[in-house]
Amino acid sequence: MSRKQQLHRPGPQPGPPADDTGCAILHVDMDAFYVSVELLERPDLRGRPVIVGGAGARGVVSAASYEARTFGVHSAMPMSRARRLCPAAVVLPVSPEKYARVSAAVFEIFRSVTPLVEPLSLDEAFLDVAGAVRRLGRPAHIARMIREQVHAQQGITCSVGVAGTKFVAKLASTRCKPDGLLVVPADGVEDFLHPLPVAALWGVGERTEQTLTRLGLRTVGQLAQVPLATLQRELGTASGAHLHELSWGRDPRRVEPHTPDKSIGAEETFDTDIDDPEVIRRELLRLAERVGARLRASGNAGRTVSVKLRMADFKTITRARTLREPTDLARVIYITACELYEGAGLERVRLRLVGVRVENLGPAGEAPRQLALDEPETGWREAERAIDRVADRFGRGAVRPAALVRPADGRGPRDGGDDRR
DNA sequence: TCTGGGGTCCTAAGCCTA
DNA sequence: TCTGTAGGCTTAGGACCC
Repeated sequence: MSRKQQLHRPGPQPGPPADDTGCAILHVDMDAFYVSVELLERPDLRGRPVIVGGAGARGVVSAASYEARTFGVHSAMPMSRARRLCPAAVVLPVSPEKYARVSAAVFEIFRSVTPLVEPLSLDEAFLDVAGAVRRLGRPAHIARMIREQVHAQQGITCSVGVAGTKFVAKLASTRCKPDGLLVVPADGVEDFLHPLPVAALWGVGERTEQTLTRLGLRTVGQLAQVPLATLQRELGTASGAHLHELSWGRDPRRVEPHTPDKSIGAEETFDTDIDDPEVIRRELLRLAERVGARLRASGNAGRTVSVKLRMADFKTITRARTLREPTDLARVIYITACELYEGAGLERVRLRLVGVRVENLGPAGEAPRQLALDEPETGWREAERAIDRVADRFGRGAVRPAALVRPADGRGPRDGGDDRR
């Protein structure tokens, strides 16, 4: 769910039906998705403030019920603060598998309407329904049908924005939450957009909002009147042009059902800051194993390995190296990550987070065979494939590197996921 | 107050090459 | 051969999204 939902104005669209001619883009967004799924199993919690999020010492809110939001709780807020704001809230742990199951069922409904479904996350998607109008009716009718089917089949509600562009459809769904439907007619885009705060625009976060405020720009309409060159000077060429186009409702992006992954990574925040290089290396191994397994499962290999190191004071650095050949082997990722960590000169610095990511992805089948790092690559490749097969059968964790068999000395990362090896 | 984890995109600097 | 330049690649960092 969106952090920008605090901008919304709840409730369904008032007045007579809006003209949806030329409005073939739907943005469907589940309402408080994680919480809604949890409430299916815990109906006794309906009407009460409920927070789903990390329970660890450094957890944050993943989702909050609308009752909890009235206390000021919102996603990405540190859990400690959320508990202070709303002591009566029921806090539930995140259960990704549960949400994935419901999400898959909801996306089945979307795909029964149109093959042009672009997922943005587990709980929202763009649909291009231009090709479904003859079969199913006008876009607003299709939107109503989707909302009814999601509720009838899954017991949760969603909000739908209907417009001629992705950007306006997304804003529309945000503005009609929860459990709403909003059509923005083609000739009503500027009337809809221009009163909104600049922070409503896609790409305007905290920093950019500050910059725009400094320029005296508080609404989209004010921003639209600023010369393109001025925006580009203040925000950069690409961002300036991007916001200028959006402020006039122009967004040429199509609904893309298949967007290939560009990177795959994993990261872990420690319960307490760590300055022991051995513990850090063990964590790099754990993360490399996770990333390698996900790369192989997705059929991808990548050329660039990067590590992310966040220090106790939250200062974050990244270090990357591009390999001669793409890899999907945890062994290669791990060795490269260790070299990057050692090269960063932080071996005696307290770290709160480490991350490993592989970028420059391409299909593994098309990648030349990795022969780097003086390793007998067929041995490692076969070993990791064998681990994948065991994991498929018995679950992740059935086989793991010896370094990860015994928990560290109690100073390792929070334990929790089932993918630790 | 004290900040997760998974990503994408943009910018800028340095380096290399044509 | 030397110099200037443009463009591509790599790297690092930051902003932003859900």
